[in-house]
Parts: sequence; structure tokens; C-alpha cells
Amino acid sequence: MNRTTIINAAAGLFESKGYSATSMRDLAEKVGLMPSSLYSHINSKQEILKEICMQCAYQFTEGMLELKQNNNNPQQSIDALIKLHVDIAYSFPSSIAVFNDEWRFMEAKDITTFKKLRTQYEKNFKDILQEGKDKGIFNYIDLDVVFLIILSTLNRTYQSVGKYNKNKVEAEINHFIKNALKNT
Amino acid sequence: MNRTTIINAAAGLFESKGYSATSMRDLAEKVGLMPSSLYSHINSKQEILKEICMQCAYQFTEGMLELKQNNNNPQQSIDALIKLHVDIAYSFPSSIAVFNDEWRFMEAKDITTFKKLRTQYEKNFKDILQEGKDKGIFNYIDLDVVFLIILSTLNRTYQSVGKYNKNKVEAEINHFIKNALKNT
DNA sequence: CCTACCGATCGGTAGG
DNA sequence: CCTACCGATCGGTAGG
Repeated sequence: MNRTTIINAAAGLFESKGYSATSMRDLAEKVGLMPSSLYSHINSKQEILKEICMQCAYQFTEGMLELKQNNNNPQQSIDALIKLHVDIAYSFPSSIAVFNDEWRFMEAKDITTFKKLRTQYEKNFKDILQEGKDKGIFNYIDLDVVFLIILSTLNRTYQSVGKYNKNKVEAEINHFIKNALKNT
Repeated sequence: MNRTTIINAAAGLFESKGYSATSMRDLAEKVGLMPSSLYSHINSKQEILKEICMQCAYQFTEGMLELKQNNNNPQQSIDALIKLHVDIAYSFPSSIAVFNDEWRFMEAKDITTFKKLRTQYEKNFKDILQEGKDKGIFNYIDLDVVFLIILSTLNRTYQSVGKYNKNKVEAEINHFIKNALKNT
């Protein structure tokens, strides 16, 4: 038995039953251990949740940093961000579901760290939308509201995993958001 | 004390702590009763969840039925659906949060009823998108995928409540989706 | 990695 | 609407 197997099994359970309703006994059964044996690999249920949420957060943060170094125009940056969200969602759908819906069950100090990463990510994302508007490429009314609309779509991409082809989903989101932002 | 007060208090708790992590003791404290006294007004925790989720589901179903009787063109129907989602989200934000994220904790038979209503709603929604494409008004690649994108945005509207003005949010979503679907 | 176990908390009931 | 209480289940530990 290894730690990664346990974390992945937990992500699946947290996704389907929610963090609070998942017991350590559920998790033990899924990986074929006695409940107490889990604690040879992990320190607490909280620690598992934190690891899942933070791994996702760091992937988005890294992806954003790489993208910023490429000096793309705003449209290329948005395309790259869509690709980033779709790639991560299709690579770790359960983790992304937990990252989206269960992060609030982390303990207070982890939520603080988590929110800092998220705020920085959102700032970078909004900067791209703002730059696009300033250059006359994008057209929208309110930056904060349009950002929330776009993020809502990107955050729910994991729901398409196992149902629709990844390239098809990315193409559709791309087409949709490109037209939605287009300044005609 | 009355039943409605208890249900509303529960919606607020279920939104912020999640259904599973909310105890009947939490709920009792919030409405100023001893835990056991709650059971003079409701039969179980499950019953509260069911009532919140089903009330929302019926509101969407009713809204859709009214809208279908108006014989609008597809663009007017989409506008009306956006208004329906924004109106309900701004009227009962906590209930909508529970409807979106906690419905899976209902018992099996209620989930069956819930999913039937949802499937019918989705069918009606997709019919409008299909009709718009057939008439050359809308442009998108895949019906199912574009529907998921639109619904993701509409389902998360409750996150704007208390942060952004309702009319502004409705206008932005309208502008965004209209352009995204436009056949140019 | 297992057996055995702990204190805390859960949803809910009995009875007035 | 309250006091008193129940069996079940929870996350986690001791000790080997």
C-alpha cells in the first residue's frame, strides 16, 4: 500500500460522497485496509483534503506563470487558459471536483493559503481580460462579472469527463468564449 | 416558531457547512430551540433537504412551462431562461446553492424524482437551442456540450448575490451568451 | 498492518 | 417545547 493510492481513492470518495460524509472506514474499505492502518500513511483526514486541494491549486498557479512568460496576445492567453483548465480537469477529474466543492472543509489556516493562491490567480486572469478590452479585442460590460461567468464554465469542465471527448469540449468552450468576448 | 423559519435557517446552514456537516444541534441553536423541539415541526433532516431541493426544482419547472406557452422565438426564450435563473438565484440564493450542490444527499427515491424533473427541464432547454440552430439564429458545435457550458454559468449565478447588482449580472450574462451563440 | 478500544458527536425518541 | 436519553458511528490512538 502507498500513500498516493490512498489519496487518489480519497479523491474519488470525496467527489461522490462529499468530504464530511466520507468516513475513514469508507476509505479503508476502498483500499483494502483496516481503518487504523491508514494512519501509517497519512496523519489525518484533514491532511488528505489539504493535499488534494493544494495540488490542484499549485497546478493552476504554475500553469498561469508559464503562460505569462509566453508574451501572448490576450486572445492567445485566453485560449491557453481554457486549455489549462480542460487539461487539468481531464487529468484529475475527481481532484478537481474536490478542489471546487470541498475546499471549504479545510482547516482555517489552509483556507487562508488556498485563498491567497486563488486571489493571485484571479488577478492574473482578470488582467488578461482587461488588457483585451483596453486593446479593443474584447467586449464586455463589467470585468468582475464576466470573469465569474467564464470561471463558472471552466470550473465545471470536470463534469464532461467520461461523457464528452476532451478535444470536442475544449473546442466548444473555445468557440463559445471567443464569440462571447468578441468586439464586433 | 414555524416550519418555514426552520427550513430557511437550514438552507443557510446547508449552504455554508454542507448538508452532511450540519447537525440538527446547529440548526436548533440557530433558531433558538432545543434540538428535540425541531421534531415538532419537521420529521427528519432528510425531509428538510428534500423540501429545499424540490421547491427549487418545481420553480424551474414552472418557469419553463410558462415560457413555453409564450411562443417566443429561440432568442427570446433564452433571454427568458436567463431571467428565470437570475430571478430565482437572487430570490433564494441559499436554497439554490443547496439545490445545486447538496441534492445528491437526498435519499434514493427523492433523487429519482429530482432527476426526472431535471431531465425534462434539460430536454426543453435543449429543444430551444436546437430550434435556434435549425433556424440559423444560433451557432455552436455540439448541442450537449454547449448546453453544459450555458447551464454551468446559470447554475453559479447565486455566487453573485450580495456582490453584484442583479440587473447588471443579468445584462452581462445576456450579453455574453447572446454573442456566444450568435450566427455571424 | 492488525486487534482492541476511546471519547465525542450524531439523528432521533420517550414522555411529559 | 423541554429534560433525559439511546444506539450508531465518527476520527483517531495504544500497543504489538
